[in-house]
Amino acid sequence: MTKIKSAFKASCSNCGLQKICVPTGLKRTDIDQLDEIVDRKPPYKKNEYLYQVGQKFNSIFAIRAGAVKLFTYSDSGEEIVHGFCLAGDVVGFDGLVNEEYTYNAIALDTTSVCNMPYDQLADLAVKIPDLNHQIMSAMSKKMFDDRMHSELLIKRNADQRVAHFIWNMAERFRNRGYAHDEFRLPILHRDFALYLGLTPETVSRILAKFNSEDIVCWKKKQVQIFNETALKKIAGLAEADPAGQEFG
Amino acid sequence: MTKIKSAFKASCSNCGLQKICVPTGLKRTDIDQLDEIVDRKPPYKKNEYLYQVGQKFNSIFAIRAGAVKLFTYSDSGEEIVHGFCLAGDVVGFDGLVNEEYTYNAIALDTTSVCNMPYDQLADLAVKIPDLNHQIMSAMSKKMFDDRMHSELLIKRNADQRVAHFIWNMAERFRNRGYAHDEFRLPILHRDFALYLGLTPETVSRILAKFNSEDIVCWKKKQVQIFNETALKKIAGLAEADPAGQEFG
DNA sequence: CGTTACGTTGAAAGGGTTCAATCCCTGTGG
DNA sequence: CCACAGGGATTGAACCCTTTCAACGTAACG
Repeated sequence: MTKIKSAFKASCSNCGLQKICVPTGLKRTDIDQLDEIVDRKPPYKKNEYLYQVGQKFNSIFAIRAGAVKLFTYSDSGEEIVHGFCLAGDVVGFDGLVNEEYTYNAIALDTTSVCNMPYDQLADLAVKIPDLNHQIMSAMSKKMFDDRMHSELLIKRNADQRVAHFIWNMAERFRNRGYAHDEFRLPILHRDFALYLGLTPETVSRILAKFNSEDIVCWKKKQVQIFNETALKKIAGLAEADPAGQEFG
Repeated sequence: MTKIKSAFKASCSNCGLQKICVPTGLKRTDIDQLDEIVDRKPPYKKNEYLYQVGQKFNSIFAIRAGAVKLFTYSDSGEEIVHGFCLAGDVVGFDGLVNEEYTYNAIALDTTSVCNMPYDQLADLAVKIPDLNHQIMSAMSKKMFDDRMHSELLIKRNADQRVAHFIWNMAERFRNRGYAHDEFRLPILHRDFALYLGLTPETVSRILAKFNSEDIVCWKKKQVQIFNETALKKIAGLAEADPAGQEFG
């Protein structure tokens, strides 16, 4: 286990994301086995594709650092943004069912990933039930995420959507052990607007309002939350939030 | 295979939905095995639940006749309609990952289903790879469906949403071998509106307009399509549609 | 045959989009 | 190091689509 590569790139067992990434809940020996199949390639540069629609499915990607945008194009050629993935998220399950990816996944930032070849992962999952469970759980997370997205689009107005999105991001950082009231979010307002089904202008106006009301400030890819209570209230979330569930 | 029950209730091998339901592509002997585990209970009455959020996952349901609505409630208690299932559709996969259902599934009409206990289905799937493939394929269909829904909510205006929905329903009937320009749709306009993220009033107005323009008529749960071309055009779908893909 | 829930229609209000102009940041090249 | 270009962000004003509220029709059910 003391490979040379470990000196340069974290192995699963000493990775800071162990608690939320695929290894969660696995035994040390199992993690080491998982570690063996992980292919740690050089980071993707900004605007590089992890995979594209129609490409043959071969790998699941665990994001170690950076951010990824998932998107497709509508019949009329407009971009549809389906979601964003941050460090600790696992992407690529959309390719599982039909052996080919159904989204485009692009790096929004310099993004390093742990590439897990699916045939090897599947073999391992047969031997390690906990791992199988982890894979199922990641898929479940994705489905829940999609549902929240629909709910946002169906029921919420622009203010609520923006507030909900920012709050959700904060929770994701919190669950990863990072500061939840101040973080880098390398997402263009344009992409953010597309995800919420709004125009960039509307998003800009709402962010300006939130800023003037000292609720949040999102400028130059840096987010600061000044008033959590107000943000949650606008987002339409229950006041008394015990832990804050994750859906990312 | 000549059981008494077959005299009353179709077996898989002589079911008219064989071409689109779970047995698709299976060998005759495999279908007979599948048939053995199918539990054909008396039909659900209107407004009866097939399952509810949080209920322990135990079965997949293939709809033989009738219609089912999938829905949840938002934090603020509003109903969110996630989709509708018609004869030939397979529901219940939402329960697969975490061993409990994540939607409410309610019969919109008298609905008869083929109940497939999942433990038995899973056992069988191990022995019949084609069956396993069918299960994956049904999940994939569901995910595609959800994506179309998001796309509809993000990009389309009310006219387009209504037209797209009706067109989609027509395609589903066409793929089942039924008339695609005239069919029964036991969906309340209210539920339809919720699904599209619109108000019942807006839907009513748009249907009235479509009716006055001799495009479609949807009254008393009966849909008639008079002008396919116009409908597709409004829905924002490409003019030259060869087969019409399914997403239900 | 009445009650209840769903559907329709109208008018008014509001929220988000659209379009256009301007600003600002980032990266590029001289 | 500075000037310039280009994409994204911001801001304003007008418009338009959808919602809202309210009243009325109508179908379904006991």
